Parts: sequence; C-alpha cells; structure tokens
Amino acid sequence: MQVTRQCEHCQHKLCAKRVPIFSAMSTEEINEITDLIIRKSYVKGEAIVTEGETIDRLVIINSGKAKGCKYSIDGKEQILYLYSDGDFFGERNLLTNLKASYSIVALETVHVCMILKADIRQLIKNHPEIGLKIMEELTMKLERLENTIEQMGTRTVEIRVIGALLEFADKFGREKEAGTMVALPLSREGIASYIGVTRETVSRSMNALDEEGLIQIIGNKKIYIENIGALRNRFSKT
Amino acid sequence: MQVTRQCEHCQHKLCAKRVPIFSAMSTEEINEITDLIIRKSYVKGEAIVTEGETIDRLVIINSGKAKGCKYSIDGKEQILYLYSDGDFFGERNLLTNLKASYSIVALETVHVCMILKADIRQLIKNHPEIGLKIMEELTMKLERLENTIEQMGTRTVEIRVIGALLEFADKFGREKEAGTMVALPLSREGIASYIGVTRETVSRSMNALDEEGLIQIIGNKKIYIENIGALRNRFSKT
DNA sequence: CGAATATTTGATAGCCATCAATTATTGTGG
DNA sequence: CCACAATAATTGATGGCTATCAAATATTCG
Repeated sequence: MQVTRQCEHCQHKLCAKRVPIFSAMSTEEINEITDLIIRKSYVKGEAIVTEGETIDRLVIINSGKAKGCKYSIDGKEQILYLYSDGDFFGERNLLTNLKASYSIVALETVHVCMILKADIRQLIKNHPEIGLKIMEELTMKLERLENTIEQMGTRTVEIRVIGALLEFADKFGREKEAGTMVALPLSREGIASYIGVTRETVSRSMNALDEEGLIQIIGNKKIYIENIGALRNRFSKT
Repeated sequence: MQVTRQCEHCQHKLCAKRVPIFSAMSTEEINEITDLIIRKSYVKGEAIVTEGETIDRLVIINSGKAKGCKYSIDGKEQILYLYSDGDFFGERNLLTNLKASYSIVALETVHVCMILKADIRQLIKNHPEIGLKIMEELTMKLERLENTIEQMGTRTVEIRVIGALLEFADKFGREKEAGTMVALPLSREGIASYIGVTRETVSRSMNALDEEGLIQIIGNKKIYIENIGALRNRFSKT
C-alpha cells in the first residue's frame, strides 16, 4: 500500500504537490521529493533572500506572502514580484551560479519548503517534465513582466493602480454575494513601489476610484469591489 | 570526412551554430539542425510576428535588427526587446500554445532561420541540453526585464537614456582609438518608446548629455562616446 | 539636390513628486 | 474591551519635470 509522507509544517498536506512544477507527478514521485525538503519559517520583514547573495536552492512558499524587490542607490524600492502559497523562486539559479539580483522579503509570517540545487538537478534529470514545467513558469513570469513594462511605459497612474488592484483581486479576492472582498497584500507604500509611483499618489488615486464608486476602501488593508467587471472594463478600455 | 552543410542565406555560415542555444553542439548535430531550417527575409517595417497570432516555430535572426513591441489601445508603442544576429524568439511557444503577446517588427532588412515547433521539440528530446540552454536564455531575458522595470520605476529619465545608450554601445558599439562609435539601432522615437518617454524628451536629454561632453551626437544614427567609463559611472552612481 | 522624414527647439499646461501637517488605523497592554 | 501609542494614510500646497502642441531646422536617401 502506498503511503504519502506528510510535511508537518505544511498543515499536513504535501507541499510539493501544491507547486505547479511538481503537479503532474505521481504520489510515489512526490514522496521522493518530500524526503528532500528542508523547512523554514520567516517573520514579517525578514529577508528570505538578499540581493547579491548566492542562492543554492529552490524555495517554495507554503504559507504567507513575500515580495521580491530591488533597491536603487538612493534607497528607492521597486517591487517586482509578489509571492504567495504555491509560488516558488530560486529556479533561475538551478542552472547558473548567478547571484540573486533582487531580495525576497516576508510580508508576514512565511513558511517555506526548500530543495537544494543538487537535489533539484537530479530530479530534473530523472523527471524531464519538471524542467519543462519550470520553463513554462519562467515563460509566465516573462509575460507578466512584459505587461508591467508596457503599463509603466504607456499607461496612466490610475490605470496602473487599477491593474494592481485587479491582480490582487484575482490572487487574494474572495467572492461575496454581490462583489469581491480583497485583502490587500501591500500597504499604500507597497502598492506605490509595485507600480513605480509615490505613496501619496496611490492614496489619491485609490480615493478617486472610491469616490467614483468603482471600489470601496475598507480601512488600510481591504477593499471591496462591487462590480469587478466595471473595473476590468476601465482597465482594458482606457 | 565530415561535411558541414551551408545555409546560403546566412553568408555561408552555419547560422544554427551562431545561436547560443545550439552553441554546445557538435558539427554533426548542427548538420542535423541545419536540415530542418526554413529561411525567410523581411524588409524594414515588416512584421515578422503580429501580436495575437499563433507562432509555431523558433525564429533565429541571422542578420538585421528587429524590435519586439506592444501597442496600447491608444496606439502608444512600448518596445520590449531588441533583436540582432544570433538572437531568437518564439521559444515561449515551444511548450505552450499561447498566442504571441507582442509583435516583432523588422528595423531593417532581416534574414531569419526558422525551425518548426515539432522539430525543435524532437531536438530537445534528443538533446536535453538544448532545453537547458533555452531555460538559461529565458532567465537572462527575465533579468533584463527586471532591470528595466527597476529603471522605469525608480530612475530619472536621464539615467534611463544613458542606460539605453550603454546597452546600444555594448551590443552595437565599435571600439575606436579613443572611444566607442555606436550605430544606434533605434530612432529618437524608438529610444523613447524603449524607455517609456516621448521623442522630445529623449532629444532634449541626449542633447544635454552631448553638451556635458559625455556623448557626441553624430547625425541621427550614430553617437560617439569618448569616455564610456564616465558614462557608466554616471549610470551606476546616480 | 530636393523631397520626405526625423529631429530639435520653444512655449505651455498638467501631472506627479515632494514636503509638511493632519487625521485615521492598527495592534498592544492594561 | 478600551485607550493609547505607534504606524500608516490622507490631505493640502508647491514646484519641477515631462507631455503636448506647434513650428523651425536638420538629416537622410533616392
């Protein structure tokens, strides 16, 4: 009889199974992976990876959220990625020995599962489809960055704010009777450094959207979107 | 005796050999690839790929330059990539059936070599290292886009202009006795849509750099950089 | 050389960054 | 559970940068 091993820090689920790149694998194969997993936790504000350091493992977020960000010489932060359950990073360094080109910082308590580079390489050798899955993920990341650049280069601030809110709604929104409740993963300042503007501008822009009735701001950490279609419409037609 | 087959449109060189992803292969293996190649040419302004269409092949630039760009609803262009000899695209669609998310347009006469998706997949199956090479290329593209986003989000226009000029110098510059002559791959307008500003702003910014003595503008299509170190210095310390 | 195209230059307006001060929210300890 | 301190967000005022528009000039290429 087949036994699925469990990862205690992962709410008794097989964390590897939740990762897209391992999703196509059999339970037996997943067990093989689970044995290789190293677990670790980080508190809010803690750096999981620091720009410039060598990273020798694939890191899978099991719970919590984290940001991937760069800092310019004068201290300005640019958030490039948002990570949550099932997301992973470090895949770039599986092949190369490049140093991390940005930092990963926990936005709240984060539990991760890690697999060492050497183990992952062996895994890819044994299961070539993992390599293809990773390639697919890289491709998706590329496409998101391409869209971000287009937005930063050609769209108004309002549209970029809406874009960020829609992304949050897709990732972290919960459908309610008559709308979507969204737990914002970032503060106003965070949203600002995600879309490349200032905190104050995000604030003003979100308030304008609220006054227009497109969103409802609830405290600092939530918004309620009654008609997400209207918001999407504004995003794609402006 | 081993014969290396020649690709007539490729100035009698083996174009596949010039592509990073095939660079590690033996002559025999390259011959295998060369047989699969389809050749085609495009004139300036012609679309090699149009956003939204299905792309079923890997396209390798053999000579000439091309831009990869998106267009917003109101017609604004955002240039994402610059392609020249040895660059390739279409790799994203090797695995997926996604439609092209941006267009590729010839900036001058372009000769390309193409390999059909099915052939490439077979090749990857036979030579797994090609897959790894593609992954490496994807990784490099990611890193460039990440840097672009950071620049767009946190740097001044002048720095972004310098960044573009330095990139052109690295790719298209020729070392002279006392400096670097750079053939600009893009017009002022092109540079503008590469860094997300207007033509006029690029013009003013480049003229300011000229007046400062950091570059010398030679007509519309060339610049001369006497002290590229000074330019790099300005880029990285501001 | 001359027409077509591209770039430069100037003037103006608007958007957004910045600075400063106020107000709101959050989370903690009593 | 409330109050309060710390943190975060808002709001207002101002200035600077860059988009926009318009016109003049320069460059390129046939």
